[in-house]
Amino acid sequence: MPSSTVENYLKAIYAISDEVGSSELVPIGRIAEVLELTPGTVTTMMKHLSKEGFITYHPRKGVELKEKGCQVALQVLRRHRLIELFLVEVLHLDWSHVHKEAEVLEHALSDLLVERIDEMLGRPAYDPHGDPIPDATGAMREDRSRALVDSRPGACRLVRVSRDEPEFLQWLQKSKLRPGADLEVIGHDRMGGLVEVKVGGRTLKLGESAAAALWVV
Amino acid sequence: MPSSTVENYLKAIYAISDEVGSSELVPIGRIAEVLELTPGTVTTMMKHLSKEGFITYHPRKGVELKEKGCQVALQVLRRHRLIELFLVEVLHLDWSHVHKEAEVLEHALSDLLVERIDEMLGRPAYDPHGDPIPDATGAMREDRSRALVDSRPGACRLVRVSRDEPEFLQWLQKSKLRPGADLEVIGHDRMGGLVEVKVGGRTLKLGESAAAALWVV
DNA sequence: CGCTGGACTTTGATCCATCAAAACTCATCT
DNA sequence: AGATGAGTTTTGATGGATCAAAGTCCAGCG
Repeated sequence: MPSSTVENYLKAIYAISDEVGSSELVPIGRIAEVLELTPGTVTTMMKHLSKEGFITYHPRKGVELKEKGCQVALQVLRRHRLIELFLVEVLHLDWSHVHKEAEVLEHALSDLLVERIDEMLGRPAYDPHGDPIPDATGAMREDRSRALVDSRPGACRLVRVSRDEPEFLQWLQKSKLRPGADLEVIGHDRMGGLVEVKVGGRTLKLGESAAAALWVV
Repeated sequence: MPSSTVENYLKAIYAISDEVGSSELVPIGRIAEVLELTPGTVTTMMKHLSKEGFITYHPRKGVELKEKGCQVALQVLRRHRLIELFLVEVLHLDWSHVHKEAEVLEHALSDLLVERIDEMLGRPAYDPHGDPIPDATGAMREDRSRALVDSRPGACRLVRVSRDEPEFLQWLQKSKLRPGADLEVIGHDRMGGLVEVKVGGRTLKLGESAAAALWVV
């Protein structure tokens, strides 16, 4: 019943509230930025989402998801992540390209189809980027990982990549940095903004912006 | 680039022009009926499609597809039919249910994905209803079948079913009437509006409306 | 305390897709 | 020829999603 536009707003709000901390309100400007819309457009939609009971709208402060909106966001996330995994596992699309496809398909699959895919993939817990896949009720594994950029030296495993740009993902792939890869943090040169890691026997220097998108346990 | 609304109009025009004969113009009222819209809405859109070069619009007479519109329609048909087959073959959805799903997905799949699916299915020539699947250039097998309702007694093979309602398809399935089934036309009671056929050893009486949707060679 | 600037909201407009209902056209019947 | 009526077009309106630009609020500075 929610249009794909509404689904996208709720997904964005969910993502931002993850980012800023779940106790904070999500500012309107941030939503506008993420969705590449003008703030006025977002304000209008926030009133609408609020009237429909998806969010609580605190004028001039921000919004927060209500239970109903959260469920919608989680279902969209579930579809998105299952689709990404399906495209990689079944149709052998490249890891770096599936995000855009999934962005469209997440609004077009019926519940039946999602269930079929979930079953076919063996009810997976993680998508190709290492993001947890919510189950049909919206529950998902808690994320215990920490950003590589904040890690102390020592062995760890890459479990998640939190950026979507195909070019970045392709570069990671070439560097053997896929979720599941074992690696060792050698050191962190804070002045130079570099993190040094060893992966597959080779040593690699990463900029902090890249290291912030890699999550390890 | 054409919106999914435009794709649907072009698909409908293509289907109707198949129906009425390719030399005839497609009347506006027929399009409105098929798409369940008011005639005024269709007129408006026809002007738009005409301006965009998809069709030729003959006011008060009807429309016909131009090359550009025909290509779009064929690509949509291609996607629709490949998706139906994919859903049946790979995700094991029931034949009778795939139409609705495909109706949505046909507007959401990228060319890359369609190509992948086509390849995975071994470049199939027919979908689960026996409809021919256009290739990437829009070419497709010519249909040599005739309606069961117009067939003379004798052996034939069911190759195509031209109705989409799940209930009808489920009933066909129960009666062993799937594309590929061998059958024998026993006779045609024109007064009673019945066609009698033998399929899988059992004799079956079909109403003419049902027999008109079954196509044989 | 008043001013300022940045974030947010409001206003008025556009585009797309749609409808209902009134107006029109034209082939056919008388 | 005139009237008829079915099919088509026009008109005016609506709802959803969006923008640009003008207006408003308020935290924090001087």
